Amino acid sequence: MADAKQDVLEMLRELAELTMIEEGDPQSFRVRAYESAAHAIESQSADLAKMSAKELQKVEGIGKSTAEKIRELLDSGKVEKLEMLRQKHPASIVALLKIQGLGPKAVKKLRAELGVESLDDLRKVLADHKLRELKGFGAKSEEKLTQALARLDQQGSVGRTPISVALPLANRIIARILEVPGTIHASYCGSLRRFSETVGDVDVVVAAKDATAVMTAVISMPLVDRVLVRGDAKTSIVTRRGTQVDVRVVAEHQLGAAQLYFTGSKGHNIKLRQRALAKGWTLNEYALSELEGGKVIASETEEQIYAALGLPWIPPALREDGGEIEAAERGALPGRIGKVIGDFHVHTTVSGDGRSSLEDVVATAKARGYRVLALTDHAEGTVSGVGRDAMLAQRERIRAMQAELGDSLTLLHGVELNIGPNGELDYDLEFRKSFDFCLASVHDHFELDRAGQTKRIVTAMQDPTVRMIGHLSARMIGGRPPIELDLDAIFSAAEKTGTALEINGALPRLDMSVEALRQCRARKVTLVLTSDAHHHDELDRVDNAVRNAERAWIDPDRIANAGTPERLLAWTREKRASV
DNA sequence: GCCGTTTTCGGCCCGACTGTTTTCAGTCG
Ligand SMILES: Nc1nc2c(ncn2[C@H]2C[C@H](O)[C@@H](COP(=O)(O)OP(=O)(O)OP(=O)(O)O)O2)c(=O)[nH]1
Ligand SMILES: [Mg+2]
Ligand SMILES: [Mg+2]
Ligand SMILES: [Zn+2]
Repeated sequence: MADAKQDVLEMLRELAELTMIEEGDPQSFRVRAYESAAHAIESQSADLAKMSAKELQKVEGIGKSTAEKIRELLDSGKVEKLEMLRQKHPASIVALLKIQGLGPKAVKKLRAELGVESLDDLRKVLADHKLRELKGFGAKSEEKLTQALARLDQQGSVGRTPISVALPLANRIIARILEVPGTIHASYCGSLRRFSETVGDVDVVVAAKDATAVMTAVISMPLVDRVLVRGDAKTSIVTRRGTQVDVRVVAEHQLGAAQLYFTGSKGHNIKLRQRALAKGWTLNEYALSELEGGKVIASETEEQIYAALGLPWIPPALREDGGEIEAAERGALPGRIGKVIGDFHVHTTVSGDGRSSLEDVVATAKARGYRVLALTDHAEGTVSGVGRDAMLAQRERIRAMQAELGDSLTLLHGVELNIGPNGELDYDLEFRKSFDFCLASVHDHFELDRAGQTKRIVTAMQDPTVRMIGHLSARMIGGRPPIELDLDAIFSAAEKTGTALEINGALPRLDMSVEALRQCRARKVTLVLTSDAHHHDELDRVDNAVRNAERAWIDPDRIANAGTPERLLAWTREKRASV
């Protein structure tokens, strides 16, 4: 089986979905068990195909029954229970659940009492106004379902929103909310705060005296297409582009509890709430309080709530229910990544797509307290790249600026080389050697196969001038897929040649991805955080790279350009291992 | 279906909003 993990995940998710229909209960504990088993499998790195039922059972959230189903799937390609459920609940039934506002109870009832077996059946029932005859349904239910059905027909189920789109949207909404008198705080939470590369929606938490005014301001924004729910504690809208936005408003003294709740993840919340219960307390979005009597223990800040639960504050990027609570308890969370003190991927107007002068970029780097800045405009092999003369002219300017700067900030005259389809690089070896810093990255030929892509990058790494590979996968989140790579081979080559790998903080890229970085954790590869700025205002994108590394549980020691200047300067001066 | 120095049986996170209902069920976050 090509990808055992993927197959197991699909099986467990389907079991969860079908069981929910089977039991007609959204809160079914069996469903939750399947879902948490899927979550457990997701974070498994071991090869499932090689694991026995006994070994599988050792994984938390997987018991005897699920372990046997996994083995059954991997050994025979089929799972009896799943086949049985598929018989009872065909795909046309499952499709009904895609409709907003229609859950397992309603599906069960529609099927039993009106014989609805498909979206088409439902359409008929709605057109004939048969639904309102059912207990618990009325004219409004018909109207809402009709609309939801029409939207599903039109756009299908809308996909997730890339973080590069969601973040500016969140900031616009937050800015508007902060204008409302009596508003004390507004910030994004949910998967966006956890720095997920795509988000299902935008979640915004607000502390305010006048909740009604906040909600009114939100639903009145021009970007609003429609209002899903409208309450003073919670309001949801959908933007014209189709992204949902959830807003929660609480009182100032409840902000910590609300941020904690709304940042999630759901699994993280549930684990914290279980932990509270074990201490005789209860946790909700307003406070951590005593079960008996309701005396509030903590609510103002996240840190206070974690502390009361016996835990250090956990960075949002780690709150994925991936063992972070257990690690926090043991004091085994990854170390915090220090201040970034250098950038090694920055463009100026010398690149066709650069929009800031060398002077502006350098001034910004200085203001940020950087110790090293590599200017890395595009080489001639890239569409927006330049030839030798322009590079030499830029070098003169950089040398002159260095003389004026003194030694507080070291400027490196660098270049972003293009990696050709066979790993070939720009200019010639002699000219490349004349640069202080070369990074190399893929900008085209995305269609090559896995072996070809791997080979071209490994070849580039073997060039004695290449110190770093930029945006390894060349993906655009929500757009261009990543090139196919044998990551293990890439990491081995990086270790052997001493070539660093970039964590590119441009939001549409976030490359290396969290997924690739997690695979890299066990390897001795040097990582470098960069902004890939094309404007001096974009130097702060390196903070995105920090979040991405954090989310992947990267050990700060692996990162060359955050923390102490000694480490950074040593890496900068280091001659790479000869190949 | 999973899990256990509080349990091997009986729990499993907790609440807002809507539409239906005369007190709550369903869906969603
Ligand atoms: N305690 C609890 N919290 C929940 C539950 N569902 C959602 N939350 C909290 C945690 C989530 O991170 C937060 C926002 O919910 P979302 O559905 O928007 O999920 P999230 O932003 O994590 O992921 P997304 O990218 O939007 O799919 O609300 C739940 O069932 N129980
Ligand atoms: Mg969300
Ligand atoms: Mg949400
Ligand atoms: Zn670049």
